[in-house]
Amino acid sequence: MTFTAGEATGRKNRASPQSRICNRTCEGMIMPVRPDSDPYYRLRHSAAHVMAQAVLELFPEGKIAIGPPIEDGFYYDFDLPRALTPDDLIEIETRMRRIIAGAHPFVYRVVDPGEARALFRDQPYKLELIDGLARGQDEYGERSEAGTVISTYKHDTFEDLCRGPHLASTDQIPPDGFKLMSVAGAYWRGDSNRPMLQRIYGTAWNSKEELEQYLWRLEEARRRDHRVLGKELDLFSVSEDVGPGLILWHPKGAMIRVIAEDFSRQAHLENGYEWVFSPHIGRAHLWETSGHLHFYKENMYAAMDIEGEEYYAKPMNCPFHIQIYKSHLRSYRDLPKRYAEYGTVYRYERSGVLHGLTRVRGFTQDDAHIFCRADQVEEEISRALDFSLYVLRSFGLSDFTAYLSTRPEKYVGDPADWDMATEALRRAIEAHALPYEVDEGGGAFYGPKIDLKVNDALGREWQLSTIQFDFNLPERFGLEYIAEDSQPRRPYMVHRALLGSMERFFGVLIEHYAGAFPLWLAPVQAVIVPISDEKHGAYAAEVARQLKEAQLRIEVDLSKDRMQAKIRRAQLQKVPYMLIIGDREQAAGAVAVRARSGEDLGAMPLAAFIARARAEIEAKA
RNA sequence: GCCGGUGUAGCUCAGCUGGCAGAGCAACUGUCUUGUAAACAGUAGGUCGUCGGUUCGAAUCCGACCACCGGCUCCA
Repeated sequence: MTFTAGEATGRKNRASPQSRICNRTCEGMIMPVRPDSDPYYRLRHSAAHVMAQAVLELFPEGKIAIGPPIEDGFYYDFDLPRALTPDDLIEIETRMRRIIAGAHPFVYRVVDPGEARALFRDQPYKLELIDGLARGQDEYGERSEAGTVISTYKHDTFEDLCRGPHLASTDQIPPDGFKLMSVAGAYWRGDSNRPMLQRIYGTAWNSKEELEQYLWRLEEARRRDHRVLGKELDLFSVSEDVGPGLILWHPKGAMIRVIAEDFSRQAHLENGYEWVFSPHIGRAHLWETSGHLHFYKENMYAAMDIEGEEYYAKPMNCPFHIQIYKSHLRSYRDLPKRYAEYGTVYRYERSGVLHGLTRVRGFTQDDAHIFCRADQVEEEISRALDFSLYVLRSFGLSDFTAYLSTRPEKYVGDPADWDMATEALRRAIEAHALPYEVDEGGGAFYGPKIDLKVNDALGREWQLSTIQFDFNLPERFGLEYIAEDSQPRRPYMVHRALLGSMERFFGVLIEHYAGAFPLWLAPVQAVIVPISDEKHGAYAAEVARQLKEAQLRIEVDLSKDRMQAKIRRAQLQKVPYMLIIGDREQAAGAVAVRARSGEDLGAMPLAAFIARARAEIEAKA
């Protein structure tokens, strides 16, 4: 029941075995790295040390926390007397270059705990780390395999508690290969009850060229930012008057959604699902029965009073689908039941976490609940996964990783059921030859699950699909079917969402395609460009009529601008085709076709263009 | 929610230490009727996020709030 569909996922927060995930892995700042798996480890770790020295030069009374390498760079956390400014970063960079030029060797030594405490007597965070090390914890306060050797690395005047490894000396850091990127707040040890430190993020590469390439990649990601493209292409907006995290779909964005929903709706019908609808609110009693008012209340909005009765906006759809199941006595012959709905749910998200379309307060899941018998579980899981891959591939997403989450310490249900379900999930993943990771103990208390994440065109990972067992709700709602032996049995229940939420999926699609949607999804498939609005306007209108008749989505640019301006406008709107009409085309009953790629496909009869477009739409290319 | 930053025309952004609010694009009007990514000229457009304060005077300084951006935390 926890479709985290409207939620962000994607980035391992740190080297914890329990992959903690949130969105924007993408920007890639936080992925932890290990010395053995990352060729940049020494460089970035060393850059972090050099930065710490530079910061301490600037703030001799500053306190230092931790400073690991991360994907694409490094950071270091500081406790400083004042907030850092962008100018400070420039100053720190300058000092770093000076330290680098000094060619100071990184010197390793092992110290005993007493020595370490003396060395870092003015550094309370380091003292806490030393205490942790003495108890066999790593720098994040988690259990470590690495024994309790306490060591330091020293270069120039700066000595840091550190297990390394490092470069041989500071001048191995290319002075034009690194850059300090930003300052951000970060809680000491990631604990919101502990002090907020200042974290400086930096990036470091083996050469200026590599750095520039990385910066270009960032620029490219920014260019694809769905929030930017959403505005430029007039796809959606968020209105301050409506409220943050609540999405307004503009006609062009809504067009894409309608196409996606229609496609998916048809596919569901072909795959044995039945469509249902359910309301947006339900009585408090329902949510008490489901347990949401106990375990999910923090994410639910306050109750509304209707004639003295409390109602809640739904954070999930499951209780409603369960009511549909319960509206009849069910026979074993009726199963499986597969109820699907584009269900709009509302979840409270704290203001600081909202992000474009990917983390919102109201969203629509392509939700479904499958009720089945034990002997159907295997088949249903396999079908659900198969279906999910089919749908995602149809949208041009083809690079997947599966995450299997198994039984946590606190759980409900029969361990035998858990084992059976978990194995069914595992077999489904393996049958589809998907790369996968197992998150041992990472399942929800009510059942194991598969999360399917996709890598987009920029290699960024997004969680979309989820397939989850639920051993809790059937129990709470007393779901039954009558088995062959005339006895009531409890059905198995599976939640699943394929695209996740329409909002998030749309955000991912926008970024994946950089706004240049394939023809079948493009809200405007072609713009007709008459060279002269006066001379060719009438023919343009006729062409438009015929294209609309052929079910194509087109616009006519009847502005008084020159053709070049019209083309430019269509290009910027990423319209797949521009159909140029001048004297020659008008005489021949043709259109001159320019593709979004800039390619001039030349003049062709209108019918030829229609045939070409239809084939392309059919292929979802 | 927490730390830091930002908020000026529909969009992108200038506006130095307080002294009559600006540009480009878009829009509108006119001229041009055009051959594959921006014709030319003109017109109009603002409660400078909101509320309060300091000041003779606030876009500018101060405070609170709202929203957004980058992170952190959270996302059973």
